[in-house]
Amino acid sequence: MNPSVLVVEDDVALCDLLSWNLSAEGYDVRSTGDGEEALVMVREQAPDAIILDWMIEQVPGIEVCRQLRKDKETARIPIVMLTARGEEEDRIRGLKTGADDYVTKPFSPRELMARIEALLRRSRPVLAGDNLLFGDIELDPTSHRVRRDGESLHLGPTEFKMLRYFMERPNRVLSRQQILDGVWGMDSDIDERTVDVHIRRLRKAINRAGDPDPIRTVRAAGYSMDAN
Amino acid sequence: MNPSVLVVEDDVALCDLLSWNLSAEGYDVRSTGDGEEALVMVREQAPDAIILDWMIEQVPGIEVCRQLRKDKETARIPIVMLTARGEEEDRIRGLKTGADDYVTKPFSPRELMARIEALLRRSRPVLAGDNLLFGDIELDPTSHRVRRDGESLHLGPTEFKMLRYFMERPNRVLSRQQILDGVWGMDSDIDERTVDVHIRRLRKAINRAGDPDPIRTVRAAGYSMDAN
DNA sequence: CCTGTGATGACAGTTCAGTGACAGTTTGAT
DNA sequence: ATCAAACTGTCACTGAACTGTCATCACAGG
Repeated sequence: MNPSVLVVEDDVALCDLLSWNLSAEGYDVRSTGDGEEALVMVREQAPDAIILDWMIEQVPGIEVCRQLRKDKETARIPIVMLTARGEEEDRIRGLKTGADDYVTKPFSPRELMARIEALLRRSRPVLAGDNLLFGDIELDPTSHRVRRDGESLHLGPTEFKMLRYFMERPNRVLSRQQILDGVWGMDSDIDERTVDVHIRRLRKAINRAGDPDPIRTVRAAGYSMDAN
Repeated sequence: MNPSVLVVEDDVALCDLLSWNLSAEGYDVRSTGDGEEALVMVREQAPDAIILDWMIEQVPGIEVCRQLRKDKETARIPIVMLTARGEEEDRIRGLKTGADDYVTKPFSPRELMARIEALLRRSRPVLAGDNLLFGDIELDPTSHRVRRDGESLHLGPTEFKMLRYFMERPNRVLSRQQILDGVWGMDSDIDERTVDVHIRRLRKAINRAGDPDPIRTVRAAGYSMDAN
């Protein structure tokens, strides 16, 4: 699930350039040159970020921005304003209206990409690698939450730490001793077999009927989290 | 309780200019010209945003940025990089390192103010006017008033501060120590379990029969305010 | 068919958060 | 100044969740 960006720009050449660059970076891109249509498109399917030209048809960019900010559903979508108007006044007005960034033409596409990325990093931690992802399993260390396929799961403290330990080291076989050291701490004198038990508890917690088991048992070696 | 900004800038004149401007806008400002000291100051008391010069003594700005991003406690503080280096490469590097914005000298103080404001607006939780919003709970810091689903609730002083602390940091697990530091102040020698009691009082105050409890207990970690 | 290793269910002990009570303190009204 | 109501921090207790271990079962590999 790639982050999606809506490009609102009526200069067709520039619009294509941006779309192409964004696609190359792995974003899902939609675009329009019309302010009115932009609002409809956002309402239809909210993008993760918007690049918005100041001077567009129908509705001026700054008005689009205002509209988006007014509606609770769309108020938090990051917006980069794009414009030829380099005057300080305009920039400040854009930012005060709710734009998150303001880039003046001519601009470097790569810098714009970096700015979009920075914005997404902030507004969608899930996409920015703040969260650990493994297949359909998602672990958010900040909120101490684990989801599979979007559904929230309940894990005890030890299972949580264990899952995190695995997800930070995917596709590697981890010995019971390594797991003990990593999860319980170097100086624990816990029986190695105890790891087995917690593996079972972890499996029970994350596997719903039908789901493949992401934890592979490696006989005489340990366990590994991998795509089977 | 004004938002606080840390200015890291070794050009004293510029540093003063920024500090003055920020103070005039109502920010609490601290400043230093030294990268090493900046890190200490942040750890001591985390500011709401940081203005960071690229070229400073001891530790280069970009390194300070990296350090801050590495530590979970400080990873989410908005950073504006400030620099004389206008090259595209530098800008991109700054943004990729974790800076949220990148402003090139010479710059307009007012624009910088607007950018800071935009960043804070984003890093803050949902606002409705000046009120904090979380689901159907609404907290007005100025009038010290809390509503749920429109209905006014009564909270004691401590519960109010606690709720605010949570609503300013939604979707994060907060340890009892963090809560003590944030609500009671850094230098209180209050028993951690006291937090439990106030959590209970807060819950009792905000939850009417049928409402979902917005405060989630995270065993062995703390509490978190989030959906579900 | 053995053997060794992992899986499983049960269990007792431990930890941890929720709860009601309470005494001391603060606050605000009179 | 006085008093009642509201608020605060602590405690003891309880029940639920969690943990580590063990005995036993299942099974893959030789």
